[in-house]
Amino acid sequence: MLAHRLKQARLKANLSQEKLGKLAGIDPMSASARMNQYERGKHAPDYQLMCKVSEILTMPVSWFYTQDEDAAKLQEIFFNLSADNRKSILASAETLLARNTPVAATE
Amino acid sequence: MLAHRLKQARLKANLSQEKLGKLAGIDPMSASARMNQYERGKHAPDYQLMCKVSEILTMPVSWFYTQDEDAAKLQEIFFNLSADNRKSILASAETLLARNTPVAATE
DNA sequence: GTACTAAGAAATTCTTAGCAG
DNA sequence: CTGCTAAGAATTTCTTAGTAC
Repeated sequence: MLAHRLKQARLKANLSQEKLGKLAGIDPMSASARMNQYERGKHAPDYQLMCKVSEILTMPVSWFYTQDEDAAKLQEIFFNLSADNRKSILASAETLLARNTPVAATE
Repeated sequence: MLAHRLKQARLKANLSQEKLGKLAGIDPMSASARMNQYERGKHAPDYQLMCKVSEILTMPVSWFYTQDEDAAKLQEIFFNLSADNRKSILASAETLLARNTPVAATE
């Protein structure tokens, strides 16, 4: 998981490290230490916990594992679109891919 | 990490569990056991290893952590688009979002 | 209240040594 | 050759008990 994404999303939600940890189901006694270790990149949370965190912060869980900025942005937008708009974007992307860098086409 | 995505991408690349592990830099002696444990969901690989695996399988690393099928498909397509086409899709998505489920707009 | 950390306790993964198809 | 597994070794995370602002 990318520590800076966790921090970014937590701050956007206006939660303290401890509060977020508690909401995610961590033992209140260790919520502060653990969330801090994750956010500083000291330790890595398991996927199951990140799924809970992503629900609380209303982000797709994969967003926390995304390196490319544009790909991250697209995931966030896609997550917030209606079902119809999702289909629309997916269809557009598929069309572009079909015409994308034709290895040696034009013929 | 979602075990079934690892299996899917590995098979698509026509690699054995052991070969993929070796290519990812795992000690050849334990590559088979470890990759099998990951693919069966017995143990979880760390993010750094998954980054190497994603490079070998030419998929975005976040794809392995993506639950929603359509979101996974979009990530894969986006990964394979040219820079210009990426910008185009991102712009379309942003436009759709701006008009998406206006909480109480039309006014 | 919030962010953060050291260090031992506890839990996890990794390696070895295999078996089965 | 490939997929797979048990179990101890090795490594990691988690908890506790704090500090500093």
